[in-house]
Formats: sequence, C-alpha cells, structure tokens
Amino acid sequence: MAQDTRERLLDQAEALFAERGFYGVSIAAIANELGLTKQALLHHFGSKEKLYGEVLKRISARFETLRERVSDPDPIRGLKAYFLALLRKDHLGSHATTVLMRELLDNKRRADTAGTWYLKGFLENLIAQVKDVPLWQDASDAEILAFVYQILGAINYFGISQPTLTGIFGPELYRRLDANYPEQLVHLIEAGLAAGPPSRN
Amino acid sequence: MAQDTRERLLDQAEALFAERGFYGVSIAAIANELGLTKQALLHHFGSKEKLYGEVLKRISARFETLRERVSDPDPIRGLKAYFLALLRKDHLGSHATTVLMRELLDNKRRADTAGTWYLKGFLENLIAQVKDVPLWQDASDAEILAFVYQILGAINYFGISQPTLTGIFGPELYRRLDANYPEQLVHLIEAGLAAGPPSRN
DNA sequence: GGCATAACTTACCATATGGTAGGGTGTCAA
DNA sequence: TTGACACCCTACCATATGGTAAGTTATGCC
Repeated sequence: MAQDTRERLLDQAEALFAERGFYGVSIAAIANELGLTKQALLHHFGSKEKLYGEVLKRISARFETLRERVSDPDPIRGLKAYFLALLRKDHLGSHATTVLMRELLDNKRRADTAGTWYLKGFLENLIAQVKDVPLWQDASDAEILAFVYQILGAINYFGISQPTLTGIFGPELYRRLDANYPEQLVHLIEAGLAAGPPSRN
Repeated sequence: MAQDTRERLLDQAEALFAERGFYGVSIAAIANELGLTKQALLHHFGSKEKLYGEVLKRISARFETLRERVSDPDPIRGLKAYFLALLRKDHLGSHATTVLMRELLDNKRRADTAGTWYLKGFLENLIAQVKDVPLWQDASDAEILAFVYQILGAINYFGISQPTLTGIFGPELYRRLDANYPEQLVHLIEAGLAAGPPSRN
C-alpha cells in the first residue's frame, strides 16, 4: 500500500507536470488529487524538486525498457519500430513526451543543479543504430545526431500540438492528420535514410 | 519615450517568458529588470495575461513580415528559404521559437480564454506553398500539413535543445551539429519533397 | 496659468506557495 | 509490552504573487 501511494503520487505528478509545467503545479494540487495533503507527498519525496527528479527518472527508465523490447537485427526496421513506438507513446505513458519537452525548455536553469541527462543513453543508442545502416557508416557523429534529431523533432513537436492543430484546422482534419502521421513519418525516415548523410554528395 | 518603455517591457517579457515560462516569471521580475516597479508594467498592460498576449501578438506579426520578405517564384526554393529563416531565427528574434513552443504546451488550458491562433496564417501559407510543388499537387491537406509539421518539428525541437545537447555531448560536438544543421535540414526537405506524399506509392 | 492625462510610485491586501515542527495511529519486531 | 518506524495529519510560517487604491510628477494642450 505504501509503495502504491508513492506510485500513484508519481503518476499524478507526471500528469500535472505535463499539463501545467513545474511552476504551474503546486504539490498540494498533486496530493489533493489523491485525497491527501501535501505533507503526505513531502513525506514520500522530501521536496518538490526531488519529486520532479523521480518523475524524470521513471520516464527515462521506461526508455530503457523500450530499447530492450524494440530490437531488430535489421537496423532500418529497428529504427522505424523505435520511432513509431515513440510516436505512439507505448511503453512511455501518454505524458512522457510532454514532460520531457518541458524539461528541454527548463533545464537551462536547472542544468547546474540537476546534472543528470536522462536522454543520454537513449540518444547514444539511436546513433549506434543509424551507424549500422550501410549508407551511413562513414557519416560523422554530428551528421547522424542531426538526422536522429530531425526525426525526434518531427515526432515530439507533433505530439504536443494536438490542441493547437485542432483549434486551427478543426477536429476532423486533425483526426485524419493523426491517423496518417505514423505512415508519413516512416515515409520521411525512409527518404532521409535513403538520401544518406549530406557529406556523401 | 513612453512607447520605448512599452517596447522594452515587451522585449524583457519575451526573453523571460522564453526562459522560465508564464508561471515561472513574475511581472515584478520583468519590471525590475528595467528598474521599474511592477505597477509600471500593470499600467501599460493591465494584467499579466494581457502582457503575455501582446508578446504573442508581436511574435506572430514578425511571422507576417517574414512571409513577405521571403518569397520566391520557385516553390521549392521558397520553402527552403522560409524554413531556413525559421531555423536561423532571423526576423523572429532569438526567443520566439521558445515562447511559441511553451505556448503549444500551455494553450490546452488557455485555449478557451485566448481563442486566437497565432500560427494559423503562417501554417496556411506553408501549405499553399507546398501545394505549388508539382509532385504534391494531388496531395491531401492532411498529407501536406503532416509534411510541413515534420519539418517544423525538426527545426523547433532542435532550437530548444542546445543546453541539453551540449550537456550530453559537449560543446564541441554541438558546435559542429549547429553548423551542419541548416545544410542537413535542406537535405531532409529535399528528400521529403522529392519522395512526394505517401499516397503516390 | 489651468488642467487633463500619461507614466509612474508607495501602500496595501488576499491568496497561494514550499517547507518546518510536531503530533497521532498503525504495524511489526524484540 | 515496548520501542521504532512508516505514514499521514493539523498547525504554522516566511515569502512571493497578482492586483487594487491612491498619490506624485511630468508633459502637453487649451
């Protein structure tokens, strides 16, 4: 039961941090959502910052399990599966993308204090996987990272834009867009991989 | 001079909203940066929300001037120039990307109140421009929007990741990455455009 | 000169916030 | 039975926040 409350607090914190950001949520709001007082939360996590840190740690752990689950001898198929899993947010939880995006925006200030880079292993793994693609074997790390980052951007930027896109173009177009996005993402990955690094031209 | 303070307040607000987000900045902090009290700011803008709204409005105005400045009879050249200008943040100011990214994350809640979609004209213009590319003439709006959004994601996600990327890979690799990114972005745009919409396969 | 108005200021306030201190209750091992 | 500890609560506090009220000073127009 104890472990249970802790986990439920983390779930709630993750959802609210995603929705409102670190400064937009009070620890009281998180605890109240479970019928607890903020002191219960402080008992479990010590401080708001530490709670936030644990939320990030839990997310990065999910990236690890994702990496283990999605593996393929064929690098191109592996990459596509990997990226698609990110897009669909399986294994990551529906709020992970948003929390990480906010962290990207905020960690400039927190950088000194936090020091931990939750995406490091994840990115290094992606780079290694691209290196296994024949056409990309001679590409520099910077080139590979740029390509990986382009795809990640295409995934995550879309992931946070649902409210805006429905607001602008209406729910119907968004529905079609959302339905087609995975296919079109694969399309772009294939085109990008097939084109090879710019240094080959 | 009056207009001057107003403008300087907007500049400062834009920078701080970008750095810390709406809830991370107090109006007092913004005003103090110019040696003023928060009441001076409230005098000019009425409320924090209104100030934020004016910051967004100013940014979206810069998108308009960008659209006018970067125009090309050849749609592909025009698109590349457009996207590159976004990447380099010319005409937009160095904090526009970040503010808009935060707005994407936050406007889910603010959507009801705000109601204005600052990126609408901008996105519609991009769609129209892609439609001028022969290979894409028969593509659906959803397909075109998806492609445009992929590129925008590749641009903006990278734009907010400098602290994280330098933290993970060191300043040297980031320097190379940053130097190569424009070229590689064009590379991806060309590959994506040349591949055509997925419906053609 | 008189006077409205812009451009600020100091005072003040209700509320929210993260965190401390200390108490109560249940569980479990010695 | 007793002591330790996990778990959670009420009470409290210093600080920060957005905003109101009312005053001051400068400017520019009649």
